[in-house]
Amino acid sequence: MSREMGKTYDPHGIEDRIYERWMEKNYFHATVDRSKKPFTIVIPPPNITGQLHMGHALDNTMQDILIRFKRMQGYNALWQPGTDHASIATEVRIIENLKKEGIDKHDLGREKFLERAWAWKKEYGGRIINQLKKLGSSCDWERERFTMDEGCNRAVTEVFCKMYAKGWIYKGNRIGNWCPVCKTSISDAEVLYEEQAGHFWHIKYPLIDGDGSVSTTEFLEFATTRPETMLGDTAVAVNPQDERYQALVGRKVLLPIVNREIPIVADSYVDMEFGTGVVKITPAHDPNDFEVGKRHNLPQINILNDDATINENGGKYQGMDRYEARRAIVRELDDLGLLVRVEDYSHNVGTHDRCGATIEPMIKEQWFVKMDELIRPAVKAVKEGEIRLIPERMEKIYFNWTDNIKDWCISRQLWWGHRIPAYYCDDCGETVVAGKMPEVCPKCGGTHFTQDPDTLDTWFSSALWPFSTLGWPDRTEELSYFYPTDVLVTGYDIIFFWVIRMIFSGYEQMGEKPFKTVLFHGLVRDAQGRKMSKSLGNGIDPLEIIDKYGADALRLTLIMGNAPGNDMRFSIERVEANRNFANKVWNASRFILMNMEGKEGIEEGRAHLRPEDRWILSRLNRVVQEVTDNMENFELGVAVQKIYDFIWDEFCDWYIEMAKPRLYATEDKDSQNAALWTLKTVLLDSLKLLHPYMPFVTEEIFCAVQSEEESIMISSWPVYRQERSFPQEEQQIELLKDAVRGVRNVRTQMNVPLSRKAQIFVVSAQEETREMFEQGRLFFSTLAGASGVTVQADRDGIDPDAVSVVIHNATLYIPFDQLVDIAQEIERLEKERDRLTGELARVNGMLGNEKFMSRAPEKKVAEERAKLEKYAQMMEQVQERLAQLKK
RNA sequence: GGGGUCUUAGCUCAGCUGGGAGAGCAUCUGCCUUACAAGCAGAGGGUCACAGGUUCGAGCCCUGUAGGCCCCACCA
Repeated sequence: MSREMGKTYDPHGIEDRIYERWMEKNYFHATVDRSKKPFTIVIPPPNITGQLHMGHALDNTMQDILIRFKRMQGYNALWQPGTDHASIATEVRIIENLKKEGIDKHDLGREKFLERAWAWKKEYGGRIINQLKKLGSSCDWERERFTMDEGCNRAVTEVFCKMYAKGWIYKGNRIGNWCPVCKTSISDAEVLYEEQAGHFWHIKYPLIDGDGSVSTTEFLEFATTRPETMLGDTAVAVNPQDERYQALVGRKVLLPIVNREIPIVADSYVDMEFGTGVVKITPAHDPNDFEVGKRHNLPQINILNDDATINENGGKYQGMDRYEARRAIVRELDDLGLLVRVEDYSHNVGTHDRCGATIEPMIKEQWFVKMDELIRPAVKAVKEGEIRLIPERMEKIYFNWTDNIKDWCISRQLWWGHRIPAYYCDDCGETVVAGKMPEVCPKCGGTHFTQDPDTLDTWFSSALWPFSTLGWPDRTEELSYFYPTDVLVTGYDIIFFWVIRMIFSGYEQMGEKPFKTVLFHGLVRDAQGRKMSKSLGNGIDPLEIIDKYGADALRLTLIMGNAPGNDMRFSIERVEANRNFANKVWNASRFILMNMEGKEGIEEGRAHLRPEDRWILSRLNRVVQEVTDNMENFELGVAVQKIYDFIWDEFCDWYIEMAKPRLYATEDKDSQNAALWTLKTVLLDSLKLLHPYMPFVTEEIFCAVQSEEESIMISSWPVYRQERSFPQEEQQIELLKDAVRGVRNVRTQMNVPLSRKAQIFVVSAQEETREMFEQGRLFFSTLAGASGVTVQADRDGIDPDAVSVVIHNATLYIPFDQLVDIAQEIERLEKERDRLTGELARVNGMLGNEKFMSRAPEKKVAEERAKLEKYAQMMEQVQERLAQLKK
C-alpha cells in the first residue's frame, strides 16, 4: 500500500491532491491525433457572474461521466470548456455595484463602464471554473474560451456580416418587448408570463354624431387592463360580422381626455363573444393592435419614454410613471362619467426574466434575424434523426417552437456584449456593415462614421459556441477533427435560447450539425420538490456538500436513479447513502490490499480458479457488457445502479465472504492465489466501471492496488470477454447461494445465531449436485454457519427431527441441538408447498395454453419448461419431507 | 386554448424494444463474525391512480376518466 488506508474513507485532501496530479500529468488535454477517433463535448458555458449551483453540478457531472467513459474506451476525448459573458446578467450586476457607489452608468460613460466589466470578468470569471474543478470535471483547461475573447468576437462579426449580406439580418421598426428597468429590448424567449391580480376597467367613448358633434347619448363600451394606453389609441375596432356594430363602422368616437377623434374600424381580430365585442386599438403599445393598425393604416402614437414614464404625447400626464398615470386617468374618466365599472381581473403579465419588471410592448428600431429559411435545416435534422434528442419527447417541445418561429430580435441597448458591426455615415446616413470601421462611404464618399451603439443578444455568440471554440472562422485542424461534436448536455429549459440556435447556426455556418446527440437533464429540486431559488433561500450549495461528503458522493446522488430529462429531488439522506457506498468500496479494497500484502504468485493463481471465482468473473463480465451498453445509450442512472449493486451485493456480500476461508487457509497456496487474483481482477474492473461516476475514490484505490498503470483515468475500459463467461458456474453458485439463504432463514426463524454452529447434511440423489456441494464446502460451511458438511445420496442416519431446507435437487438437514417444534416445522414446509403449488399452477397454465405454445417465442417456452422441471422436483422433496414428519 | 409529463412499498424514485414487481431511506428482529456499525444477516410492506381495449401474456402499447406538475400561446 502506497499510503496508509484509514478505516473510513475521508475525501478531504485526497480529492484536491488527485486533481492536482491529473492536471500536472496533463491527462485532460486532447490534441488532434488522426490515429484515434475523437469524442467531443462542448461545455454549456457558465455565466461569469455565476456561482456553482446544483444545476451546474448535475450538468457537468453528466458531461464528465461521458468524457471519462469515452476517454477510457480509447477515444480522443475533448471536453471543451469556457465561460459566457452573459451580457445582460453581467451588466445588471455591474450597474448594481455602481449604484452602491452612487454612480450612474451614463455618467460613467461607455468606455469606463466596459473597463469595469472587464475587471469584473477578471475577478469573478475564474471563480466558477475553480468550482467546476472541485467537482472533478476533466475539461481541457488549456483550451478554455470566453464568448468575448478575440476568436469568438471574430466569429460573431463574421456571422453578422455574412447574414447581413444574405439579407437574413435586417434592421426594422417593429413592435417588440421593452424592459423599462434594463432599458433594452428583449427577445420573446426572454419574456416570462405570470398570472397577476389586476383590474378590468370598463370604459366608454362617446360617438361623434353625423354633424360632427359629440353625442351625449351614444357610447361605445369596452374594457381594458391598461387604461393608460388610451393616450395612444388611434381607433376602436369591432368584428365585421358583428351585427350590433355594423352600422357604426366608418363613424368616429371621441377619445376622451386627449380629445382626439378616432375611427371605428372592422377587423376580424376582434372576438365578438368577448366582453362587448369592442376593442380599443393602440398600435404603438400592443402587438395585436400593431397588426390591426398596419391593416387599417392607423397612426402609431408612442406615449412612453424608455423608463415607462409618459412622454410628450401624453399631454398633461407627461412625466408620470405608467402606473401613476393609470390611476390618474381612471380618476379622470370616472369624473367624466365615462368609467362604467371596475372589475377584479386576473391576467397574464409579461415580465423580464432577468429583472422581473413588467415589459412594455414598444415600437423601436431593432436588428432582427430572419428565421424562416434559417430554421429549415434545423427542423429537418431532428425530424430525420440526424440529431437525436434524449429523451425523445423533447422533440415535441422543439418542433412546437420551430413551427411557430418568429424573427429573432438580436439588438440590445446594452454596453456589455458584442457591439453590432454596423456603421452609419455621418454625412448621408448610409449603413455599412463590416468587420471594421469603413474608411469611405460607398454612397457619398464621406469619411466619418458612427458605429451602431447597440450590442447583440448574448445568445448570438453562444449559438456559435460549438465551432467558434474550435477555431472558426479559421479552418483549424481542431475544427476539422473535433467537429461536429458528439453530445451536448444541457437542461431542457434552454432548448429555445440555445439548443435550437446552435443547430441552425451550425448548419448555416459549417454546413454541418453542431452535435449528434442532445442529452437533456431536468431540474434539481429541493427535498420538498420546490425549485431551488435565491429568493426562497432553499438552494443547497454543491460546494458545501462536496466539503462535507466528497465530490464522489455528490456526483452519485445526482446521477443514480434518475432518468434523462426528469426533474429530481435532492435529499441529504441520499448523499449520505452514497457517501456510505464510497466507504464500502474503500473498505473492500482495503481488505483486498491487506490480504495481498507480501503475497507472491498471485498472477499464477489464475490457473487454479474455483467455481466461485468463475462465478464472480462471469457475473462481472455480464455487468461490464450491460453497463457499457447502458452508457452508450446514455442511460447513466441505470448503468451506475448496476455497478453499485454488483459491487455491494455480489462482490462484497457474497464473493469476498466466500473467499475469506481460502485467504485464511495457508496450506492451499493455489487456492489462495486464485482467490487473490480474482479479488484483484474483479476489484480493478469494478473500479474502472465506477470511475466515471466516482473519479476520486476510484483513483485513490487504483493507485494503491496497481503499480503498472499510472492512473485509472487513462486506463482502458473493461470489455466483455467470451473466455470469462461461465454460465454453468453461475448457475451452480446461485444454487449454493439459495442453500445458504435457506439455512440463514431457518436460523433466524428459530433464533439460532450464526455463532452457534451446527452440522449440515446435504442429501441429493444427483451426483452433480453432490459434487457441487463438495466443491463449495469451504465457503458454504462458513456462510451457513456449519460446523461440518456431510454430503450424501440418501437420508440414512440423519436425525428425522432435523430442520430441513429444500432447494433444487437437494434437501438440507440441520439437526440443531435443541428441540425442534415439529408442528412449526410442518407449517413452514406447508407454506413452501403452497408457494410451489402456485408456481406450478402458473407454469402449467402457460404451458397448457395452446396459444402460448404456438405464439410465444421458443426461448420463453424453454424457460418455462425448465421452471416446471425445477418446481416439480422441489415439490416432490417437500412432499416427501412432509410425509416423514407427519408419520 | 394547444401540448407534454407524472400517478409503482410509509418517503424519494428506477423499471431498456410487453414474458414471473426493484433500489435507497424509513420500520421490525438478531448480530461489535479480525474490510467496513457509514457495517452484517433476516423480515414486513405494493389490486403498479381508475375504467375499458389490444395480446397467449400489460407497470410497460391504445382509448377514456380523475388528480398533480411543466411548457407554449395569450382575448382586449
